[in-house]
Amino acid sequence: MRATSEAERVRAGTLQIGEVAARTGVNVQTLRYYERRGLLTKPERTPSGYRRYAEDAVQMVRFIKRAQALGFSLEEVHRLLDLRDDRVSSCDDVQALATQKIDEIEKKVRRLSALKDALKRLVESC
Amino acid sequence: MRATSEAERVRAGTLQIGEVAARTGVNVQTLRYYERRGLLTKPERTPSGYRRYAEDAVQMVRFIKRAQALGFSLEEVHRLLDLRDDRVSSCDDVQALATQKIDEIEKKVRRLSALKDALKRLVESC
DNA sequence: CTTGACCCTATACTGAGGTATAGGGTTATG
DNA sequence: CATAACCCTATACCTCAGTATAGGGTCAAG
Repeated sequence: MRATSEAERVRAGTLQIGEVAARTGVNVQTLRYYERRGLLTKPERTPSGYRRYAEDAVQMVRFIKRAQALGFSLEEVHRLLDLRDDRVSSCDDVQALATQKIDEIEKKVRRLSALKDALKRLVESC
Repeated sequence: MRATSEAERVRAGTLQIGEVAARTGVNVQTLRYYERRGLLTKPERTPSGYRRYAEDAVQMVRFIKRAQALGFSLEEVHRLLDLRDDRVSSCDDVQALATQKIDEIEKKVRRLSALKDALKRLVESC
């Protein structure tokens, strides 16, 4: 029995792991690692066991990388994702966590601004 | 021959490694590690080999920790420190590196602000 | 002059976040 | 139907930024 052909994948708008990797610039091992960590929901599989990603997996990975670049650990990214599409936890939990994150972000922004100003003065005085 | 007594240290305004550790909240191994990495300049030593830190070592360590909290790697912190008290590299080098850092910081701030807004909308919609 | 709290170096280990490798199956193309 | 370029799992390894441990010296107080 043949597994899904490329034509069929394209028609269905699905991507192989290598295609997701290419579009996001992370490597395939990392995608599998994120799946193990629970950051990426387990994708469908072809009959032969190949992962078949929906297009939004690419957005997902980009979100993870952006959050990470902003200083969030994968654990925190996990919680951010839970926040985003949580149907389980109460609204209060979501608010509490989000508000705390907002505070952290504001602090970070203020400190970065201070550092930026310091660097600017440095450049000027040079 | 006696090594420096506490009274003498206090008079000289110098600190033992444990005192620097206590004031900054990092542990002594970490301070020695920073020294090995070249982030902290090698302090004077007592005749018996104890490190004798000047008061400004505390500021140094705090700077490192702050920069790190903002997402700079120790390698980058190293370059930031070089920037700050560089008498070696040309003014152009300093400007180039500082300007690049400023760009990075601005990008980071923008992204954090975007994330913050997203979280705020989340809180409101909840 | 001993004891406890320090300090020293050297070296090993940890945890986070990947990355690589071994060993094997699948699929499009000539 | 062979071959290259994919894919799979499992497991080992790597870098960064520490942290711990072994084995030993130093110093203030009792």
